[in-house]
Amino acid sequence: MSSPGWIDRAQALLAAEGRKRGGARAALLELLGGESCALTAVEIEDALRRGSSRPVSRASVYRILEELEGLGLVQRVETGQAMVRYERVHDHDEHHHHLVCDGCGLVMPFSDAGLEKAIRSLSERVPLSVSEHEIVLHGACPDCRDG
Amino acid sequence: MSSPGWIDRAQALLAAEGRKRGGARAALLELLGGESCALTAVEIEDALRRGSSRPVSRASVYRILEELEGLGLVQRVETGQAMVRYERVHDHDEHHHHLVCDGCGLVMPFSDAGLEKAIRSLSERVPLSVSEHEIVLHGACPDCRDG
DNA sequence: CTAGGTGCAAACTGTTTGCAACCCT
DNA sequence: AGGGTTGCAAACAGTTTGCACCTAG
Repeated sequence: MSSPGWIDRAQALLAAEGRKRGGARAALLELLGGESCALTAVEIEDALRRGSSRPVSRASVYRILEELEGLGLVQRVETGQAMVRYERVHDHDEHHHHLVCDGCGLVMPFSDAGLEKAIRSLSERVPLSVSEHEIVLHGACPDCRDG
Repeated sequence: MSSPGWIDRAQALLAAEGRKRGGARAALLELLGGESCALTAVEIEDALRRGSSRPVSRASVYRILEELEGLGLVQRVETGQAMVRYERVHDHDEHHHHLVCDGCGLVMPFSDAGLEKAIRSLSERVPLSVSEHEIVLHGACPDCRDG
């Protein structure tokens, strides 16, 4: 589920904003573009340090994520695990939400048409101009339930 | 939307667990039982310090909330506002989710039968034994949209 | 009397910020 | 050359913990 389109769009948006290119940000874009689910800042830092990309300091990871969030390229995901997770904003056809195993901390994506429909419908009846929604289901994954 | 029933149930559960009574916990139970929506630890501490109840130290607020969460009497609510919020676990008929205004931070409850139905349905088709779900809709409240 | 409950202050942890060096443009 | 970009280390804020004292049973 890699998304070169997202990387291109991100770079175009950044250029349009008059931002210069930087190695740290490029590395982050490459990582997030190739990752379909949510990562924490530490996971991102580790992945860059160990992977083929260049290392990026933690401060830059946070700064860049904040910047990308402001541009609507990245969104936060609150999984109730003490640290915030981040993932790229997906195209409509791969929009998803998250399942969190409270036992082992595993996070996995899911999507459901009925759920989206219900949300779209209720968004119009609520005293808030809804811009985003985030659904997190908590429970136990097969491993944690049995073991 | 006060809930003396919840307070009674909480005290019964605590007694069954062999816990002694304590002034700090009693004050927290009274506050949470009379509050229908989610508060932060600081808001709880302030409310107790200013209100008619006795003051409770922040450490105790956190300890007691953690204890009540473990007993299924209180649940965390992640609103993406940097601090966790807590509220009592509601009876089925007042089960609700949250709307968060990203402009002013206002948090308000809502409930929707269609949404609950969609969640119940998808919970059975997902690789996770779902125990809880939490929905947070982000957007702009009337004041922040106009002003 | 004994074990759980509470307050205080110090410790922790994830995140943010100040500042000097760096590198696109 | 000039201003955005980055790394380092220090600063922060919310939360947790160690420990001594207090209190219910």
